[in-house]
Amino acid sequence: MAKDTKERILMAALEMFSKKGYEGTNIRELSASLGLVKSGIYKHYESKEAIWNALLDRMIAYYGERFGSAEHLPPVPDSLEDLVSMTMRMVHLTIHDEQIVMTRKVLTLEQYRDERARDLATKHFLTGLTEMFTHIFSGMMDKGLLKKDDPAMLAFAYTSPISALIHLCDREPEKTEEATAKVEAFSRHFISIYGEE
Amino acid sequence: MAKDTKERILMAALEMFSKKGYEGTNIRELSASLGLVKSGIYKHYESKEAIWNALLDRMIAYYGERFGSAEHLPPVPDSLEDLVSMTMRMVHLTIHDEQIVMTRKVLTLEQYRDERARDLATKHFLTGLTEMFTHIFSGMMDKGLLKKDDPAMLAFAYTSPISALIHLCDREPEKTEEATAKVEAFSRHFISIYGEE
DNA sequence: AATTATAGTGAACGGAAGGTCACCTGTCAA
DNA sequence: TTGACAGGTGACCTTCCGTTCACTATAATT
Repeated sequence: MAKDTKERILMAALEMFSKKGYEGTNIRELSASLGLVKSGIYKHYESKEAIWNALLDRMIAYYGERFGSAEHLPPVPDSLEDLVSMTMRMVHLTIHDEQIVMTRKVLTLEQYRDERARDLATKHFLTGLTEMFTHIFSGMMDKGLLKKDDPAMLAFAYTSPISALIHLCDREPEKTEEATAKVEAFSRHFISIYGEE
Repeated sequence: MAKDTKERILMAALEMFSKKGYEGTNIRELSASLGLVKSGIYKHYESKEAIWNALLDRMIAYYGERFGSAEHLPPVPDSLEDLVSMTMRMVHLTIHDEQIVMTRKVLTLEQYRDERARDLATKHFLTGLTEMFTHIFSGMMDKGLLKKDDPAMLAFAYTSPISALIHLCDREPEKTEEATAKVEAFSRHFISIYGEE
């Protein structure tokens, strides 16, 4: 059929791993979802574990270029209201982009089993966001938008509750609206406390 | 051997499920860890799924009596320093009590597969703590220890970052000390912002 | 003393899993 | 025209898994 089968396998694996976990996924079903018979997969990857590793490589690379480089840091907001709307845009993306959702779920499910998944999970769920907002809050303090404080502490205090709500949406998608509203309420509460003037 | 085999099976299952997940756990290994041969387990539970359900029943019941009833609400702290030390005691318990740690891991691993695990996960990771601290902060505001504010919002803002650090310890136990220190730093930062002095 | 319930054993079963292999087929380079 | 090769198929292998069952040893009940 196509040259991109290898790629499609990876995407189907992401979907299946995120729903059933690595152990719960079987090659027959995975192949079938691509219209292949199971042995066909072995023309592209030598084992189930090889698929897993390729997927992790992909996720690590993607994360690195997306969040690891300085160029991809979002601009420092120009107002407190800007911070709220930027936050809402980011949250909307991260909740509605299927690939990002699946990546989070996979990392959640495999974090205790695979060391690389574990490390990436910590970045995804904790340090990545915190570092990004440390930079943002630092910039906002320089601009006089936020009271002077420890930007890393503020970033941690800001991103953790939002992260908790994102995880809630992963677990209970029917609560997405409620959770989104709560993100905004929290963000506004935050600026009411830390905003300058 | 003993009458408590049924109980021991449940504890061994908790341990194994928390390490390898439900799918990753097999009955042979589970039995062997108890010094039984695999068929012995079926004298106590009729299937692997029955073990899982019994374990979940147990976790739900335990959670209900531990966090669900009004009697078990912790006392409202008498000072801001009290809040910090109470927080540290709670975090220490929740991080070092093996059974609690394993329960959290199991809920993390099975939240997308099992509806009851999903619901309990939300309570464990989000609403339970928030409700408890809503009560505490409400009491502290009445005592004039905290500035008047929305206690539920404050509880959410307080517990989520701590929750994130607890999850970090589950994932990377070698960071326990660092995380504990961060909990305290965060707690002190929190009272420096919201404390009435 | 006889009976019965309980807890545990070990062999076996059916099925599902991951993986291999010989074979087929269309594409494209020599 | 041929031949190499990439991509796909279906039969098959081995291993592992959950589960069953006939059987045994022991302790409690009658």
